[in-house]
Amino acid sequence: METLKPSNFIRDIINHDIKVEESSLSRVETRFPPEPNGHLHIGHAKSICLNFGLAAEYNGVCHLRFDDTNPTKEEAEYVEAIKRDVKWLGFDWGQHLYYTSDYFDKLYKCAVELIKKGKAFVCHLSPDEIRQYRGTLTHPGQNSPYRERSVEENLELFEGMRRGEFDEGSCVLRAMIDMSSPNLNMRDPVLYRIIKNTPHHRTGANWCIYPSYDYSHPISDALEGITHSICTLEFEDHRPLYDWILNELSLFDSHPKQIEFARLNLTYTVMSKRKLLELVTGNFVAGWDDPRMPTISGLRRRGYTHEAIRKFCEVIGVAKANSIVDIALLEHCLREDLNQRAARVMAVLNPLRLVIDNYPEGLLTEELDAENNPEDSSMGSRKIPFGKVIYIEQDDFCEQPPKGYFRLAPGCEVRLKHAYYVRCVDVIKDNDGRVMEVHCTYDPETKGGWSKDGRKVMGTLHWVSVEHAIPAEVRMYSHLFIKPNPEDEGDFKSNLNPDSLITLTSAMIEPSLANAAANSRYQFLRHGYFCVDTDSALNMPVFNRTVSLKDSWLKGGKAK
RNA sequence: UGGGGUGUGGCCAAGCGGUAAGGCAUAUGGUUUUGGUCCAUAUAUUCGAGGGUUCGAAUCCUUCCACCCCAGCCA
Repeated sequence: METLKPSNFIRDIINHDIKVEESSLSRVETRFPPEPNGHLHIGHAKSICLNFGLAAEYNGVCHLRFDDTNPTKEEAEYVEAIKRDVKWLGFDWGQHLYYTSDYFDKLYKCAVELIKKGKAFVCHLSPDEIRQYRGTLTHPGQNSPYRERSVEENLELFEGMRRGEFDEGSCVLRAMIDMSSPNLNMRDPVLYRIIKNTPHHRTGANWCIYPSYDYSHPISDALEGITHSICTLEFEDHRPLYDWILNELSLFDSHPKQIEFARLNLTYTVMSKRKLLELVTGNFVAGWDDPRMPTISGLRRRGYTHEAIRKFCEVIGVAKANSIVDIALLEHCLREDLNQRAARVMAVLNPLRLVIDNYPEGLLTEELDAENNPEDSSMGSRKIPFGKVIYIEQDDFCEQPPKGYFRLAPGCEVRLKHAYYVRCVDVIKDNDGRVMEVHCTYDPETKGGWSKDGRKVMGTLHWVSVEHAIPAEVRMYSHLFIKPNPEDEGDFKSNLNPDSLITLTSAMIEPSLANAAANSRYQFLRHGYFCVDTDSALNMPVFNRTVSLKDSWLKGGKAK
């Protein structure tokens, strides 16, 4: 089934551009330009899918460019992590891997050109003074006293900056635009600043001056032949500057078009790098790849498929309105994908012993057939050992069942998935009245879970044979925050969900899972989708709950 | 108060002058050896508000309102 790609304003712009330029060059070239100062999250995935997706759609290419112009914040470690994440999402930049730092020489030459044109000057105002001279939102700024220096002097000073003759913070190179512009970005913005004693992860100590984002980005785009430079809304105000830079530098024959879209926000989580870093450094989570994090690595470890993430990025659309997408939509895309591919297995999370009184005490283990995936018969079936004593879920037995409950209760009959019908005949409790064991009788005529007499049972329970069960640790993850918008009021950390991780250590899983490979995904029947965590040990597999199954009983049925 | 943006059902989002797509969520019913999946049905007389143009407006004009972004030598 071919799903029609929803239209969006960026596609409209590109379609228009291609039509207008059809006689000349109608290529499409985009780029994903992360700064290597943190890990990628699902918000970046939106941008990645957009940029790589658009390029693919128009038979163009998408570059991966590390925007590494600030050595005080960037690290090589992030570069590798980012590459891995983009690859995992299934995108290929081919030969188009770039670094802004590769352009430092060219960027420097362009700056010299600007100075020669009288469009840039070295300013010795302190950071504080620059701020004062900039004016405010409602009042124009004032020209820097250094604005009138001669081209020769500026050239000499800038060269001196490059040679390291000035202290950090003592001077900067500024564009000469308009200090009275209502757009603060045009009030003689800083083009170069001095950063000393902080080696750059790629250029080491070769440079002590570094270009600003506003200056380097348009030039990098133009150098690479980018046609559409897609970024987020907050850069809308910077577009005049982006265009100014390229217009002043006549050496480029292409002038990329900057297009801004609204970044992704999701309910029950946070997306800013700063806040995510805070969660990691404050040990509120176990690291960047903690399965509760919205990072690509976190989602991956949680058990998300890249297909689900990509589908999500497609269905949320692209627009310019700020929005917060319901995380239920992400989970929907995940379930939709996992439902097709995940093998069904049985796992009892909170075990309760069930003894079948009339089941023979034979030495031979009875093995039952179980389909692996009702959605996909090509996934085949497996044998599951049955027994006189099995584990069922504590929640699947209730001594005094509420209306509408159709699991096991005294006197009631249910089906054990793939096995037999059993009827509860006795309940054993401890001194505190807690149910310790349930006794049942089974009907040998219902093997496989069918009854010849057409007798109906409402409930079907999953189970695991006590004799064959394998203990496992199961990590039940849920939303990281208790509020749809954690940033709403006060410190976002005060809205952390204390139950975002509940570790179950006495779960029992069916023996077929004994050698489950790390990262493999399963559906634990009636529970949800789980994946094998890398923390798994030889005798203690660890499963992460990726997402629960929808539960109309918990949701509405139980309440009624 | 200067500038730049955005406002379509609970959440996203199409629509680009011809009489409100789609998805999620929600509710109900059907199927079902997962209270899963699947299937069906329901939910905006109305597009931030008012005024205007037009035979006809969410789409054009106008006024107003709300929200977001900008005063880093961050990106």
